[in-house]
Amino acid sequence: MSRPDVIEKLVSLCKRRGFIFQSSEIYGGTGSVWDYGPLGVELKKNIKDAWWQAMVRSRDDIEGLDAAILMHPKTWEASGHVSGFSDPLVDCKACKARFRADKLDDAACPRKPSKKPGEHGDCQLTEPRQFNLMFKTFMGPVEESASVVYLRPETAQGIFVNFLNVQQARRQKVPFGIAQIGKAFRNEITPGNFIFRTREFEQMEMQFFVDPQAPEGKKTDMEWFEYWKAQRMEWHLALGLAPDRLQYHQHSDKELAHYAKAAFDIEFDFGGTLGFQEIEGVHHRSDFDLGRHQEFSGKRLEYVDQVNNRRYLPFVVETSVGADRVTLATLVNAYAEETVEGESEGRVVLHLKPSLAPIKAGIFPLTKKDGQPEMAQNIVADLRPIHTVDYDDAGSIGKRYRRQDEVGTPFCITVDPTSTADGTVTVRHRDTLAQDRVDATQLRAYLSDKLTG
RNA sequence: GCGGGAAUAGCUCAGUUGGUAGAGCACAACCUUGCCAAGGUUGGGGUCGCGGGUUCGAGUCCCGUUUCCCGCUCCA
Repeated sequence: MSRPDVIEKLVSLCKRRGFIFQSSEIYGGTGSVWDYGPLGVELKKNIKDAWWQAMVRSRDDIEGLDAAILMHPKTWEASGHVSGFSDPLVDCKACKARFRADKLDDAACPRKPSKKPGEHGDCQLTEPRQFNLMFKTFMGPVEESASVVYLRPETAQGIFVNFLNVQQARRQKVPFGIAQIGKAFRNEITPGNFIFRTREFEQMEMQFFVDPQAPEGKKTDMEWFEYWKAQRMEWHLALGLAPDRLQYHQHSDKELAHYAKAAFDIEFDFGGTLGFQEIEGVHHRSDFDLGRHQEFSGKRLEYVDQVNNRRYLPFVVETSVGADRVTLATLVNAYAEETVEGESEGRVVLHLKPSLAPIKAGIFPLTKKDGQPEMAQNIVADLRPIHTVDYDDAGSIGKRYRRQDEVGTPFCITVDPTSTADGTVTVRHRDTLAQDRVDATQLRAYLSDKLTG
């Protein structure tokens, strides 16, 4: 049983209400790149902040980092991306099929499954063509091959090359981790599905460095792997993603990347034809990356354990989550079309976790008379420094509630005739439509209380 | 990159056999109402994705191109 496909509706809602626009739209749009509008940037920022809080600020064993997008070109030779990140592909013009040139023997012709590509008379295989998935550019004003650089296809390498810098500067002891949030770029052959697969995207990655031969009583590398696997699932649940929309997917040996010793994906059910798709990877990268950088740079990258007088290359357990994918997941997860009791018209509502909502409270005067707008504006001025709020006095009160529902605003504060008399206002809840009566002077505390957790 | 489909207002779409564009919703102002998308008046907004061609005349026919969607291929 698959869930309904709401992505198309979200694309429309996101544009209309200022979450996400297609990049360079006035020029006809540019392929698979998207811009976050006023509400989208708030939502995504709240997600990134939740990650940073959970991964960096609330722990003493993980350090933050913000490495540059442009790195020394040798980085990508060492990482394996220059050789391993490009695939020679051939097309068969008769079969309308595409194959990896190095895997032709495993492939089957779609017209005659018993035959391999090119084995029956009228096959028209093209010459193999090289697809390199890294964006290439030039460092310096003159285009010389010596100054070719790449836009990073993953943020992880910025962490590996800074491993010793961070460890020494912060006097960290293994096991410890380094985390960063940043853009990465890949020339995907087939991007698509809105912000799910794009050529420019944002990753939230953490590399956790562990002792490959943990002493008695300490977690082993595989135990750390299991630990992070569980931790990361907890994080997605804490964002409010529905438990039955989340699952693990274990990589088979065939799916394992060139560096990986073990790998699990956390998948989210996007509904429709997309179904379950990866939003995060938890990978055991062994000492592949540090070893390669040590080899290619000629610099020793070993960790020195001064207590036990050992030196070794740590193993790495990586958690890598797509900020854009999680943003899309929270939108898909939150989207609902509901009927309202006693109303013929239903409503569209985003049941976002309040702490993620772009706008925390809509603030309305019930009417434009009797000092209500003025009192509402005073409340806006009071709350604005600590919460994102939105003042609205246009149209009917019901319409203003619906507008806020559609962008996931958890609370609406309304100033009515009682308010101007006794100083209390109503707080209407997005999900239940219930209302509380609250003293206007208590709103800061009221909202802060509701927004934590 | 291949095959198929699509592109008209912010959104969803209509536009007869070619005769220089409409609707609903949304948006803005005002009136009315006052706790869940009520009603009224007025208004803003489109060189019909872009570029050529055919024609007296192209949203409409032809070619190219870009973008999007569906499949195939790829995906750390």
